[in-house]
Amino acid sequence: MIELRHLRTLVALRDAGSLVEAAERVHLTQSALSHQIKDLEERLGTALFVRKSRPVEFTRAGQRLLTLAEQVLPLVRMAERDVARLIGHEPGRLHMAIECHSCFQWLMPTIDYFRDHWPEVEIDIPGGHHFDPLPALAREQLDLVITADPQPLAGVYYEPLFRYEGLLAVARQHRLADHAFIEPAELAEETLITYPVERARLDVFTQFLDPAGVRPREIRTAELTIMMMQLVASGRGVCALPNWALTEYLERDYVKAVGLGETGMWSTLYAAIRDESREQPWMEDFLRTARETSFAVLEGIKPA
Amino acid sequence: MIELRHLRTLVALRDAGSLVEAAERVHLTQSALSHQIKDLEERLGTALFVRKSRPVEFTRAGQRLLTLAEQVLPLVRMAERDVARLIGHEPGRLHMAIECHSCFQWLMPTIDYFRDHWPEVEIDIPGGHHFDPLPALAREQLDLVITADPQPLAGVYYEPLFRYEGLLAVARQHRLADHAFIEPAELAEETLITYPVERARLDVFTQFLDPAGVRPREIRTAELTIMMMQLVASGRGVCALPNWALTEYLERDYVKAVGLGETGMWSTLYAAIRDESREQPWMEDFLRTARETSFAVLEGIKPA
DNA sequence: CAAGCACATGAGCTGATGTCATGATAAGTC
DNA sequence: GACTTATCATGACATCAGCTCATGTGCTTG
Repeated sequence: MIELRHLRTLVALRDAGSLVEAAERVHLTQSALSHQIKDLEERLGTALFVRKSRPVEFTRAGQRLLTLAEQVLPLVRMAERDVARLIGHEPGRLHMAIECHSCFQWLMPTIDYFRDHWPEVEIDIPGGHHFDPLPALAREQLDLVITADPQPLAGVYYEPLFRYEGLLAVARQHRLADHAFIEPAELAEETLITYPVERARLDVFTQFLDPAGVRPREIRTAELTIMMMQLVASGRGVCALPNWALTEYLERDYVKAVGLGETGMWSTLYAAIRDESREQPWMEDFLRTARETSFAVLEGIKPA
Repeated sequence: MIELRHLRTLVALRDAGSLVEAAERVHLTQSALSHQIKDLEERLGTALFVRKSRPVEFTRAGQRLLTLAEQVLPLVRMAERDVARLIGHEPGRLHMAIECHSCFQWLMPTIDYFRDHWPEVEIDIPGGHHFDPLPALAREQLDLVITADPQPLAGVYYEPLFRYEGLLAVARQHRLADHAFIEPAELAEETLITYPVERARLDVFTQFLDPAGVRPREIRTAELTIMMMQLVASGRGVCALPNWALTEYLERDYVKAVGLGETGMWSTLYAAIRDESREQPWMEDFLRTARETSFAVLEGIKPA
């Protein structure tokens, strides 16, 4: 018997383009998917996709099942949502703060989707708050905080969203521009541009420079990514940003990017929420949507 | 995660009206269903149906999931059928013979449905054959035979369709009419009306009379059920027929029916097919449809 | 109030469905 | 064209969901 599990796998496979990556997305091993699909294929009596091609190519039978998945999975989602709504009738609140300045790119589509499906939940990003977001979350002034550095706090749970690589943006003609990656020492003579937050919250320091005992020659700050890019492009410094925050500038060939260290500098982005809200159905839905939107909108990120 | 299995269970539960019977239909134990649904309910955080009522009553959440099932399951079926069709392009043939004279009642709707969904399969009930159907099946003159007494035959497989109870139809004013059931000896003074086939193929004899060494006073035959009913109603004999073949006459209070023996005389109806055709997708579909149609159309039958 | 019936529940088992380790195969790379 | 690096397949083993079995509980009925 065909099950929803199979349909979910096939969709992941199409989105990912390879078994290995699809496996990451559904949080199983590549082997598991291989077995699972093989099994299904045997029962159906036909192959579902051609493995020796990148991205994988679906057979007609595979395409038919994908179509089915496209029809069915949204229906299932809607039903689950309806059931969830039947349970708790208290209207929800979702006030959030974003520590990661470049997150709006995927957050906005997420919020749009969410507003459509949970009209009764009050969603907002209150501006002009000068308090520290995570404590504010704990004392219920906020309900969700997007952050890349979780700190243990009573009653606060960190739901991993995805992993991303921090890259160093440099001017096109910069001496480091054609390196595949750089070592910490190579930043000793550079001006590093950062967001205006404590150093302890910046991965370039905590993960890359501090362990090697290196300090950049100078540090200057900028509020917005676009401002950073201008400074970088004009050769007045370099800056470390998530890969996906850079893609649009890279595509326009505005700046160049190089890896930080041989293995790259990877961080995980978390949604911080209070323990209680973990099981609110709309919160589950928001997190799921956030993840899906991210994978659809951003490039080069990995499941947590 | 909700799975198709759950939806199938819910549909069975609604159709059956009780866990016990639903369990029979999906070929699991009552316990399994109880666990399965409890599990689902826990994950959803709400009850799906009220157990203390017959037939069971669904909560709003349960109804919502039933709606989902109604939307989704047919889609899944269609997809499976399409996939099946993609595999084998040889047009199929489905010529059948019906040993059980009263089967047209559920067979006709089944054939109608089937013709719609598998137009490329040539379906027919060839008339005027004077050969024995089961050997004809083995030598590929037929592809399916509906029969109640399977006989071991090389290459022939008997797929059980459902179980039914054989009842004795008697005139309304007959001396046995108000018995709940009768013993074999009570037939010794009766005229028994049967279809014109060998005695060895009639359950009244093989299952009821022969073991007790009883013979009815007289045996006469009739070709059609309606003729038998006329004879019975006018007090010229009694006859044993499947419960569902009698319901329409019982509802019109044309005759009365009594059980055969204390536990009733139960038989299983089989679809005889050749081994090879077991895995033809359209054959699988035909059998499934036949079963479903039977349960929808007939009353008082049980899963095999 | 005993008997019958339907559902719940806990224990225990089993097969389906995963992981791990490894091998085969194809696609770059020098 | 060997070497490297990727993906997918495969077999053996592990685990856990989901089943059965045995039994308990509560409702209905005569």
